[in-house]
Amino acid sequence: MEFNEHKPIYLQISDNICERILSGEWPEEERIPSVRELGSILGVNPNTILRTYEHLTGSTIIYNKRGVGFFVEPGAKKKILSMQRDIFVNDELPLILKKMEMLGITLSDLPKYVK
Amino acid sequence: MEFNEHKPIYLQISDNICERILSGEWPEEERIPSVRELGSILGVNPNTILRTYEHLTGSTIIYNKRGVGFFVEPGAKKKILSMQRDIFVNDELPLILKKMEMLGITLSDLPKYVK
Amino acid sequence: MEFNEHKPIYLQISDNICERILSGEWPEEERIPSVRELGSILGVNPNTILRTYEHLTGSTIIYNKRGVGFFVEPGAKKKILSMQRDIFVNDELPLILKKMEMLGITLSDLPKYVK
Amino acid sequence: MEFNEHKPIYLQISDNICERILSGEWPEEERIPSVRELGSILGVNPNTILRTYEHLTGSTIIYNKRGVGFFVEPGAKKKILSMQRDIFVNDELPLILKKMEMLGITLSDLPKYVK
DNA sequence: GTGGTCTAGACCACC
DNA sequence: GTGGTCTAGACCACA
Repeated sequence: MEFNEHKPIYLQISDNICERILSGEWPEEERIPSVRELGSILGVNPNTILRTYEHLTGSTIIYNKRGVGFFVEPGAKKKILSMQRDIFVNDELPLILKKMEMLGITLSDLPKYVK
Repeated sequence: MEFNEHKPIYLQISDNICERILSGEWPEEERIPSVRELGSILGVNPNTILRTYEHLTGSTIIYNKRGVGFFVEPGAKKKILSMQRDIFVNDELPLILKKMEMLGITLSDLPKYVK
Repeated sequence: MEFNEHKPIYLQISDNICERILSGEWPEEERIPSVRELGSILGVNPNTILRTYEHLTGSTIIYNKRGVGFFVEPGAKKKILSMQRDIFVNDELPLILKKMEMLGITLSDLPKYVK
Repeated sequence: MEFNEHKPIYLQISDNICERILSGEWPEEERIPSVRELGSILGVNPNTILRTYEHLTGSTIIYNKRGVGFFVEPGAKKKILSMQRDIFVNDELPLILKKMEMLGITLSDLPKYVK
C-alpha cells in the first residue's frame, strides 16, 4: 500500500478499512485479519496496525474478542457513513469552499475536473 | 501570530507569507523582513523563520541577495496561485470527489451546504 | 572524521556518504545508520546529520521509511555518478578550460603535470 | 554581473579584475575605477569592492595612491600569471584529476567536451 | 547589518 | 526505537 506523506499511516489504514467495510468486502459481524496478518499484507509494522485497530475500536467500528481477534461491529456501515458525513460537511467542506474561492474556482467549474 | 496545533510552524508562516504576497502587502521585487525581524515580530526563533525562507526559496517564491536579505521573486503571485491550483485540482479534488461518492453526496448537493 | 575548514560539515558528510554508497559499503535498498547513531560515530550533532539526510533525500539518493529509518535508494549509485559527471562537465570543466587558456596551458600540456 | 552561488562575491570580482588586467583592458600603471564607480557598475555594495581592492593590494596586483585612487601595479600581468599558474598546477589540477578518475573520464576524453 | 552553520537539548508524533 | 520540529544561543563569513 502507498502512503501519503503527511498523514499518519495508522489513520490512512483506518480510512482504508472503513472503505472495505462500506464496500462490503469486510462484512459486519465478521472477523478481520489479525494485526500480524494485515501488517505483513500492507508492509507495515504490526504495532501500527494495532494502533489502527485501537482507533477503530474507540469509534465502535470494530470490536475485540480477547484471544480470538477483531470483528466488524454490527451497524458499522451506518456509523461510518454518519461520522464521515458529519466531518465532511462541518469541517472539511467549509475549508474546501474557502480555498476554492481563493483560487477562483466556482462550484460550477467542478464538473470540468471530474475525470 | 496564532499557530495551529498539528502543522509545523514554519509551514504555517510560509502560508502566511504567501497570503501577504498575494494580497500585495509584500510586493514583488521588494525586500521582506530579515529572519531576526520577522522572528521577533511573530515571537518565533529566527532559525524557524530561516527554515521558512529556505522552503520558499526552494519554490522560487522568494530569493536571497547575499548579505542584504530576502526578496519576493518577480512573478511570485502567479507562481503561488498556479501551485496551489495544481495541488488542489490534482491531489485534493480527486480525494474529495471519491469521498463524496462514498458518502452519497453529489455535486448538485453541494449548494445546500453553503452557508 | 576530519572536517575541512570552509565547506559545511553537513555537505562533507553528504559527500562521504556518497562515497560509501559508490564503494558498496552501504548497498542500495539497505538501511543506513540513524541520525543519532551516525552523529555519535562522527562526533557531530544529530541535527547536522538530519540535515545531511534531508539534503540527500532531496536528491533522491536516500529515502525515509517513517519510524524506521533512512534507506539507500535503488539506483543511487547510478544517480550519484551521473549527477557528479553532469556538474563536472557542464559547470566545472568550462571554467577549467577557460582558466587554462588564460594561463597558456593546453590540453596536451596536462600529461606533464600528472605525477 | 552574475555571481556564483558558493564563492564569495569579492573573490569573484577579484578574478574578474585579473582577467581585465591580463586582457589589457586595464593596463598596468593606470587608474582603475573607484570603489563607488565599480560598485554601481556591478550592482554591488562599495564595501564589497573595497574588500576586493584590499585583497588585490595584498597580492601587489594593484596599489593605492591616497586621495587619488587605485592603480594597476607595474608587472601585474606577470604576477597574476605566475600566481594563478602555481595555484592551478599545485592545488587545483590534482583535485581535478582525482575527480576525473572517480568519474571514469580520462585526459583523452577531454577534447570531446570542448565546445 | 545579513544569512548560514552548528550545538545542545527539549518535546513530540509515530512506527 | 525512529525522524521532525523548535528553541536558545553561539560563532562565522560576507555585504
